[in-house]
Amino acid sequence: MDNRENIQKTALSLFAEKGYHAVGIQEIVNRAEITKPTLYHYFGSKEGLYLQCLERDFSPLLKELSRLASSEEDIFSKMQLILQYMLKNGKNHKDFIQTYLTLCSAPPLSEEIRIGGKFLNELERILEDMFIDASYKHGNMRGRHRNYSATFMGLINSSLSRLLRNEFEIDGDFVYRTVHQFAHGIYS
Amino acid sequence: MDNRENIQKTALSLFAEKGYHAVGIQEIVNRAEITKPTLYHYFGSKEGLYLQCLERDFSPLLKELSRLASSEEDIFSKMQLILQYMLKNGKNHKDFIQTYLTLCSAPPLSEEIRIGGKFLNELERILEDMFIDASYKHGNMRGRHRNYSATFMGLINSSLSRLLRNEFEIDGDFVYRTVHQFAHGIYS
Amino acid sequence: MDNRENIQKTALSLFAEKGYHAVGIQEIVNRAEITKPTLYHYFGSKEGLYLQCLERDFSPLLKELSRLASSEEDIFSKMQLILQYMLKNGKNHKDFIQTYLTLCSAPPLSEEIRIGGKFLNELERILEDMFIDASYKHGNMRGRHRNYSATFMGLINSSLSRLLRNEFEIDGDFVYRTVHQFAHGIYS
Amino acid sequence: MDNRENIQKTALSLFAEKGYHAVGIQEIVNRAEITKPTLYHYFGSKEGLYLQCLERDFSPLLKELSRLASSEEDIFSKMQLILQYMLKNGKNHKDFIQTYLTLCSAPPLSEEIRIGGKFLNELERILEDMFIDASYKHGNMRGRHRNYSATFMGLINSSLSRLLRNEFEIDGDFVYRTVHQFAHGIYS
DNA sequence: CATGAATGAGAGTTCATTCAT
DNA sequence: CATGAATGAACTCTCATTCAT
Repeated sequence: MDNRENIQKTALSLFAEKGYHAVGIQEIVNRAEITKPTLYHYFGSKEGLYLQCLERDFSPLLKELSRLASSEEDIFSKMQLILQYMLKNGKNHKDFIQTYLTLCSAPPLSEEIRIGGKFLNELERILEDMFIDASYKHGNMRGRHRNYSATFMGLINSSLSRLLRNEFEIDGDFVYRTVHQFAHGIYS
Repeated sequence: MDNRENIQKTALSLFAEKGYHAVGIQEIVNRAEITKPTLYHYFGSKEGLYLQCLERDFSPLLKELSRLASSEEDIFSKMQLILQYMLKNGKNHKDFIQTYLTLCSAPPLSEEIRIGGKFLNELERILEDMFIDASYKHGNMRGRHRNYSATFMGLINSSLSRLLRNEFEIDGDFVYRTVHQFAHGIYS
Repeated sequence: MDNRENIQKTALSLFAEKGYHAVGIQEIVNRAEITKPTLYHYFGSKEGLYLQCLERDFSPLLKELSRLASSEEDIFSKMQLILQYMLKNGKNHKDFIQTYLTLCSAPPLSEEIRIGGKFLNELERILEDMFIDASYKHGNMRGRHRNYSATFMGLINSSLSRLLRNEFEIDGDFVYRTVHQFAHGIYS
Repeated sequence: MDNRENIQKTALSLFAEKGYHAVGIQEIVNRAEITKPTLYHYFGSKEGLYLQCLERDFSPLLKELSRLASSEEDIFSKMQLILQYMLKNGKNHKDFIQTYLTLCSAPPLSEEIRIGGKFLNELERILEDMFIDASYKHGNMRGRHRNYSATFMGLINSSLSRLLRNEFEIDGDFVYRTVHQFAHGIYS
């Protein structure tokens, strides 16, 4: 395997297991079976490594979400597609999901947020824009896009969290029911 | 101020700000304006300090939740009472809420979980028991208590997370609407 | 039991078990079931405690040895009496013997030597004087008192060391044979 | 000079001067003119450093003693050879000798014994085996090998102790006379 | 004299990082 | 690009000792 790839996978796996601060450079290079200067050659610092680990998974994820969120579907279909995508994608990237969820609840002045906060901001922006767009068509949603996007994101994260614990089988039904329930909140 | 109290408050505030690992003992004692041996006199170790910080807030919280969850009200009233209590209580304990949320999403093998995981387990147990109890009365809830409790906990955490960002004013209406929405999911 | 006595016994027992530096004040007061200021009230410092522990046993020991060494017996009888006394006395003061032996081989600049070295010096002086005295009567011993006293002391310590390991039963025969052997070296 | 070697020499010298516990890592690295992580790079811990310091001198010593003790010479020649070797070797390794003697009289539950006790055990085994072997040829030695080896070891240590104080010149005569005296004890 | 609480100084150890080879 | 060795700074924690009560 390519060294760069190898290091990233190993590091992400360890970050997911123990968290950013609890993982030492030594531990990473041991498990990746490389040496420290090699790691520093590719990533410059621990911070750089963490950043690029996040980027590797966040980048395609945000791109796809952006695409889904700006498609021509109606808002409920979009939510279903997004939730479905997140869960399906998450199934194959559990290390990333764990790291992502930890990041979402990281303390505001933590290094994790300082390094990876921008990804969360972008994610929020995508969802907000989607709800802003939807509120043009659904009058009763007006002025509450922050509310909706935050709640929807909580719903996604909550589902991902349960995914990590293998608590349920994801199927179309789950996604449909969940979004339906959410939609009920909007119309009521 | 009492030293023990002083240390706990200072430490919790720092843990909330930066996270367990990123906070050093030195930083805590500096801000609390005491010395290291004093801290160790009371808490024995950083781990012990973290544990007792959690305990201080978790203990009454779990007790109250337990009381609410086992009261004679119907399940929807209980959910409203619990959510309301969590939000009201959380407003006055923001450092704890941040620490709690970070703990909820901490990596599975992290020290945070090793030390504070038991509190989360107890919280889960309380909610689960509540839904198990409710499923005796509501036939259509049968066999899904894990599902309900996990979702309800996600909803609580999502609300608390928004509370920390001062994103909304908590009022009876928010609580009612949120639980109502949740209930719709149950009956549908 | 008297507190002062209690502390000394406890401390000596711990010093014998682990050595001066490895024993903490905390450990002593725990085992003696008193508090730190009490210990400091009686002994002023850890150093003072160690000193007085040594003194308590060294004082009568040196007095008795001095008496035996300056008696009117011939040198061989004296050696037998001294060895016998050391062994008999040692049997009832094993904590002291262990501490004494450790002290004998302590590094030259160690605190142990700085505090307790004077007792060893006095012990050496007593033995040397004995052999100096003997050399007036035994011409062939002349000029070798340092040699004899050092060797005799090595013999005593070696016997005490074995006593601690319960390796032999002390009886008159052992003492007689040992000194006889030693005497052979003198005459040969 | 090689860093590893440098550290070991410096450390052994300090251990000999003040004892294991009284010497701090800081002191060692100061005198060796290196930094702490360098020391830990080579030895892992203070304990590891102490162990390897002992090993460096014990290893060849035990090998040579083993060779001498199992040679074809008679028991008296062997004792002379061993004593002679110990003294000659000791003259050039005074730091080790001091550390060795301190170790020999260290309290039973001390860290020194826990770390270095195995070397003393091996040394005892070598001497015991020698006397066991000798007792096949000398009937009157039978059943007393523990006795002989312990006494002989006491004699060696006593001689080494005097060597450290520069109390005598080692020559063939001293060794001959000492062993002769010891032998007299066996035959009498 | 007894106590719980407090302290300055320093213990051993590990961190992310860099350098010469 | 890979390596073993080296580093300054920071880490958690403990020491003997003292103070107000």
